[in-house]
Amino acid sequence: MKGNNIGEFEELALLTILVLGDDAYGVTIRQEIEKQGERKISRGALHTALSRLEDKGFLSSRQGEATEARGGHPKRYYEVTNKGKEALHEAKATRDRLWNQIPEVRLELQYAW
Amino acid sequence: MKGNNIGEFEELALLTILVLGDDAYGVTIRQEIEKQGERKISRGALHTALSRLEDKGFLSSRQGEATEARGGHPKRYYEVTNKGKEALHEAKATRDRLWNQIPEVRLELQYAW
DNA sequence: ATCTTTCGTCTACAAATTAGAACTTGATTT
DNA sequence: AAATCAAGTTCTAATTTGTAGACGAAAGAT
Repeated sequence: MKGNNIGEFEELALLTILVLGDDAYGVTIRQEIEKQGERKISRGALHTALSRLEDKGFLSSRQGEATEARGGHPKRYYEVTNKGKEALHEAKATRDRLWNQIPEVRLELQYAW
Repeated sequence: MKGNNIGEFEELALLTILVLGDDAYGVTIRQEIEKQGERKISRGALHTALSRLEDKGFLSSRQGEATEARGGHPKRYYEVTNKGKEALHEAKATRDRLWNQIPEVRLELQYAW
């Protein structure tokens, strides 16, 4: 995607990382997404998105400590960059603006949901 | 994309159609998107998204009158289905929920934007 | 030394996004 | 009535995103 537009999944990842704060790495991000979005995703799916986001400058990462509990690959912690935050705000602003322009009547649904 | 998840562009299209109400067809949708999102899109890009959305049941369409001014292909008017509205609401709800969980401090940016 | 757990990386493919050329259809000219 | 013009949509093809699953590596447990 060109410019600052981010995809649906990318946005979800970015937002989730912000929610997690200091504890955002592969496993926790994945857990949180599944929890929040009621949506199953694989580790691979997440990590490829994460690297792409990093390539595009929306995320930065740092190698974490070896491990605490039981061993394992050193964690890679992610942080949303300013550029990432801007993209997020922009996406939100555009959508909010649109929602505000939709007459109420068009939003009514026949059935509860 | 699987399930009821809609992509970034698809969501933009759906929202724009809702804003336009009765006058939503290729050309007007495209104009409105460019106006609102400050984003150039090609005719082809839009139409493929529109058919996909229709295939997935988020949109319905009807053939419009021949034309008014000078001739041309009969317009195809689009309307967001209930299913489409649900998907839109769901996407919004998920994101709003996430935004609300982000501590303010993480959103601060160094520069104005 | 081998097993087990935790976690990241690689490979491959499917679906969404995008642009631009081509095609349709009628109305207007000539 | 043929040629042209304007308003629209469809087709073709390429690039980006989204997705899963197998694989590899690190370190504590046995």
